Amino acid sequence: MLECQVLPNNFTYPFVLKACAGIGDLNLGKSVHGSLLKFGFDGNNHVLNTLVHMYCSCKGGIQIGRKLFDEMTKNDSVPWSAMIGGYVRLGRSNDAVDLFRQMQIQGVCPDEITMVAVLCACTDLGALELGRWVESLIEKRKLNKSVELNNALIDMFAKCGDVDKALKLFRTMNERSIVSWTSVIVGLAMHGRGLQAVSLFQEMIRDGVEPDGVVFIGLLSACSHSGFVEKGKEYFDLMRKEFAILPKIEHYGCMVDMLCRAGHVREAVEFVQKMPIEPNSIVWRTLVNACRTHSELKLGENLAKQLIQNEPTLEANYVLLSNIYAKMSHWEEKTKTREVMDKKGMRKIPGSTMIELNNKIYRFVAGDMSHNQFKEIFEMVDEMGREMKRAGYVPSTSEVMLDIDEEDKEDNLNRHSEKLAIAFALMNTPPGTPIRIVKNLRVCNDCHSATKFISKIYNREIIARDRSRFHHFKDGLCSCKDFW
DNA sequence: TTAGGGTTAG
Repeated sequence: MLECQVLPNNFTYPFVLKACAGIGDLNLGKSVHGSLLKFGFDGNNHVLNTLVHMYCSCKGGIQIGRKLFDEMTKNDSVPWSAMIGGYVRLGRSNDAVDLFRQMQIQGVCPDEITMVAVLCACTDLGALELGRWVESLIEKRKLNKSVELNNALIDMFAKCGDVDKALKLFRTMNERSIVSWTSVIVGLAMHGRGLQAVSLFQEMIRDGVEPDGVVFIGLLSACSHSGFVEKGKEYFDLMRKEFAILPKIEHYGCMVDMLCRAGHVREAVEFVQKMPIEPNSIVWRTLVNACRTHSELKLGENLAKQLIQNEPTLEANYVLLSNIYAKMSHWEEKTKTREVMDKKGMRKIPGSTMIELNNKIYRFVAGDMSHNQFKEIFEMVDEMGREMKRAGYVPSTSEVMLDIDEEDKEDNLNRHSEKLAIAFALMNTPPGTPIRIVKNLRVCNDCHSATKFISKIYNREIIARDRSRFHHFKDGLCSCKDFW
């Protein structure tokens, strides 16, 4: 277009900019922006909106997008939706929510598209209170409940811990797309409700909905999280034979995960060796992690070394190897691995736990002393430790990946971010109310066992979302039945 | 007659 003789006009630009956004090409987008200025631009808001969207959809462009956004007049929801959606895509969900609050303050009415973006931010943060507030706004404003908006609500409720509400919503929808089915199946999978996920999939087929590759990922992950190894294998075959969907690396990855979780590590290795497509590093990491949890340590060490050779710049690989050495009590080699990481300037992502209280989100890291109440929190954690021990809890000090004595290891465990967050919640919420926490990593063995005790001692339901699934703790038991 | 949106293993 830039080289043609016909002058582009304000009707042409949105199409072209949208295309740039679609392929995420910042340079191309910038050159279109340049031509727009060159040919004269009358400040048409449709074009400005698309410019904001384009910059917010391209890697490295969000700052320019924000600058344009700040400078333009914003009387309707469109630029706000574009900007909020941009933050969500970048994983800056807190910024997305802040901007939404700003929009409220400025009195601009959100529409259903804004709400979809805000709900995505809630989903990412695991912020159920906030999500419920957004739902109430949707009702209050009587916004059009499009399929997309309902899907975003289903996904939010499922991933923020209220999967029953997600199911209820799904049942009330008059019109459903494959995404609606997938959202609810994935949600059930995350909560370990594999039987329900499988039966919903069967219902979907009976209803004549054509499955796609994505819904099979949800289905296989449901089988994986519930330990349905044979069923998972059947569905994996069915994909190709019945529905002519060629399994992709993600599907193979689900199968490896499923075998690993069930403890069939050797079978998983054979499966990977026989795969018709090249396994990716995610598949290898799944295997190495399983070698650690199921004590196939020598095999895990070899695979992890191989991974480091293939991807020497990825810190996750070094963390895996280091954790395997810790479990082997090979402290010297563990230290060496850490030193290599230090030299390369790599740092492990710190584990953190988030909790929502009175419309505020609090984030804790291990040994966190940045909170106003940190002294009280530490005292509470110590008290919890004493109560738990009285009830029969034994700290699993083998979880502590440090070469220090047992007593220090216990202290270290007690300062884990989830214990701090739970202590904070016990102190600041009325007795008997459920506690919801969101972790950025997978919950460790010790915190898993401790949280079971806490749920019984303090008579609280504790709902924890970790990186891979939900754990509902109640009366000293967890919904995952220790299968995770 | 042009602008912003939903699902994906570890």
